[in-house]
Amino acid sequence: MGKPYYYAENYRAKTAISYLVRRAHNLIMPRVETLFAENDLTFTQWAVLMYLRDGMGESCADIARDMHHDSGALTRILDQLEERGLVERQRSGVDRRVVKLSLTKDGMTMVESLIPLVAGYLNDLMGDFNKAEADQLISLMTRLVARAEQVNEAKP
Amino acid sequence: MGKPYYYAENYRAKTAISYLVRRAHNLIMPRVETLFAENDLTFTQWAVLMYLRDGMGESCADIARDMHHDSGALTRILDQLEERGLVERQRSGVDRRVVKLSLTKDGMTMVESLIPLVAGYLNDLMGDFNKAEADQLISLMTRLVARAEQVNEAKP
DNA sequence: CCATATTAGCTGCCCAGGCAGTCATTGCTG
DNA sequence: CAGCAATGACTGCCTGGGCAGCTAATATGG
Repeated sequence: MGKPYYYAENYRAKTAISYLVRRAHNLIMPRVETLFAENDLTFTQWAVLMYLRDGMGESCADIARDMHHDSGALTRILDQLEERGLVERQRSGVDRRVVKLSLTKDGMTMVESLIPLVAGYLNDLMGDFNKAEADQLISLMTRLVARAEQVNEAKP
Repeated sequence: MGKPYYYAENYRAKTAISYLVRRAHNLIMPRVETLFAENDLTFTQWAVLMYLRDGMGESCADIARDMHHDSGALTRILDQLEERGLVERQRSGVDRRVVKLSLTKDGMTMVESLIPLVAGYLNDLMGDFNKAEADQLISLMTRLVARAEQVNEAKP
């Protein structure tokens, strides 16, 4: 477990990792969403499309688990994406509870056309870091996320 | 500006800083909120109380600016906090548009009684890092936030 | 000194997301 | 194989936050 990092006696909001994560989230997310605004895509919608593109899963439950997203909200997101012809739903033959998801051709071209925009913004965001620092940040954040998952599962 | 860090050709969601930040946010925030659940406090409400406790400002506009929070939403948050007797509102004498905010005694005891809980959870969260790594993460995230502010202001 | 712009705070409206509950299907157990 | 638990997808309901617009007070410029 190691020694504690934060102490109640001198606790200040600005050095709390929760504060920084929230702050970064609230600064970055709206910005990323504006990149998709022209195509009327939410970040979550985008994330779902990327998830399917990278073949990380094909069922609604997969996405809900991996993205830690509410399954109810996901249903409505998929409704929108399906209505716009970006994804397809199809009942699985082996397990008829499951709905198999796949990108349509339109969905694929949509998501791929947006990747350069996202990459451009993120590069801008990382502009103050050299390669080593950027790698460190990604690595530390990845470990933080993994740790947060453990902690959450440990005390449900 | 340096060399780009992300390239469209091999772009993957899981190494995108936006993805990691969002993921961390969605994992950590609900958890922190449960710490306050017993006292019916939202994280945002908690953040406002902390802001006032640390004397980082005293007007509604200060908070909205510093926290990058919608002023409309803030009004409603202050309504709730005032109704529960945790903060006080008072028209400023020098500029009668301004409402001066202050913690009540109840608000102060409330916020201070919760600090150990938050610190405890955050220590748990940082449990995989040694001191140097934790410092690095805080430092890099602080710089990322600062950079994100610059980027946002540059292209409004 | 008057007209205009700006600022502080507040309000109505809308939407994404969280939560609980439902239905259908499948897995498990005695 | 009968009965019960678990799972996948979906729905209604509610809340917090974003946005645009409003009013009152102050600052600015001719």
